[in-house]
Amino acid sequence: MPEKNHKHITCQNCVSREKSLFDTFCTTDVGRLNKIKSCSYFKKNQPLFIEGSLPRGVYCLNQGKVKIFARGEEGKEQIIHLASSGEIVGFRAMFSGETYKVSATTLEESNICFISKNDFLDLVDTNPTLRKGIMQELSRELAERATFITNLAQKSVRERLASALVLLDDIYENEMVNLTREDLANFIGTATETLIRLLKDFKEENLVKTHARQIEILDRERLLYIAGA
Amino acid sequence: MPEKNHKHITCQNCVSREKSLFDTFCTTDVGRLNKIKSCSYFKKNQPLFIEGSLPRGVYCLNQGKVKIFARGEEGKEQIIHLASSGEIVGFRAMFSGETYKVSATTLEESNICFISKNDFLDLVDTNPTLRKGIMQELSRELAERATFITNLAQKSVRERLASALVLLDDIYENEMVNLTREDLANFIGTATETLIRLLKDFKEENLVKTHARQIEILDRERLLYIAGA
DNA sequence: ACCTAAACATGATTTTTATCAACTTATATG
DNA sequence: CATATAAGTTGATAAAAATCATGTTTAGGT
Repeated sequence: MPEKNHKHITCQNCVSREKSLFDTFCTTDVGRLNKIKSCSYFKKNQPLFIEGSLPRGVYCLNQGKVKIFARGEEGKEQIIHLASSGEIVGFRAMFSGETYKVSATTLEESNICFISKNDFLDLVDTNPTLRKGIMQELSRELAERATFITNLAQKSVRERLASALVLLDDIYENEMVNLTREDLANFIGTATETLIRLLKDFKEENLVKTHARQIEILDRERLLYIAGA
Repeated sequence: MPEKNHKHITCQNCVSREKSLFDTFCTTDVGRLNKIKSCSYFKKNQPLFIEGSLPRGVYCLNQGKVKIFARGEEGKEQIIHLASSGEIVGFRAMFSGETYKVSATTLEESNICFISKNDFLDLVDTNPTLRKGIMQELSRELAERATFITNLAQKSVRERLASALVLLDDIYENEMVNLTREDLANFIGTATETLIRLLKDFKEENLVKTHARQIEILDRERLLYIAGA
């Protein structure tokens, strides 16, 4: 959690960078990165970009979480991905020259750095390792989405919820899962009421415990088992 | 449809190449491509590669159609993508160094060229335009899959079927749609019986007409409307 | 600390979709 | 061209999940 707004981040000693696609940068490239990036503080539920708009650059998550979502015909959100510290968000639209096909909004207070489109594309053009990292990342995500599609098509809501909770347990590391019931429902692709009822079942089965909005994962192993079945 | 097995294709005058990622190749690169590629004839339902195996190269579809699918826990196929002439299949796993996360199988008799991993990666390394094309294509597919996920999560089977039929109408161009009911069900994410019943409804509404296995699209406009709702 | 809007929860009911079983029709191969 | 086998079809039924209505709790702004 940021101490104050607009905290300044130095790429040279940014722990998030070490988990990111910029992890292999040499000293000069890190310096270059540090000069072209700008830091901003985002409060909770603040949009980074919106479906339909033109990309201006990429966002590097120093601290915080972001949901990536699309909207269906009736405006209902479908969460496609949850991004956390170290992830670079919004670079997919950078290569197509088209508008964003998804939106990104913070889920909590966040410190996020911005790199303009031109600066980022320069970086990619001159750094073959970064380029390879990006291609690898794009491919990895494509595979990840194939699994997402398969789960959505073939698993029950109960199985999908168990699977999502395990994933959220990873994303939230030591903290408790802190998503609204609606976001969670929009992630696993179900109605909010259905999600609440299943969460209640999970509570009764001692798989999770809720502290108001927060969800504590009690039995990760069994959740994994339920997800797998 | 190929006249005979193992038809030889010359990249220089390959119409499929002109629709592919290789469309911007200069004369020397096309010559180079022609030398490194090998042509093969694939019969119907022949696998190109299987989930879990290591990628050996990429497949360039000269003539024919291929389904890309993942398998769920119980082995049920989920079709992720349908590829047709001009598409290059299998290059996503090429960058990750990992095994295939999906499988690819022909849906009809096909002429397909193969380019080995090393040759393909050389090509990508030395041709910046191809590289950009690939990054663009990866990003485009990522956006496409976000829509796939949203439709699966939010639309009814009826809506998804209508949507799929329009897409298939594009893929099959002048021909009739020729997929098994099971494949179609595995594409829209439903049970075969449910699909058959809905297809019957569509027949009664004069939206489609079936000739045994083949599906003729009669009212594309209304299908689009149903898909949208 | 209060207050209001948003988020959460639960019950009743309907709709959608899956499953199981049995039967028919097509298609590919000897 | 026969025929076995795979694909397609139908009906009955069950299960899963959505929807609607309504009440309760919680969190964020002043």
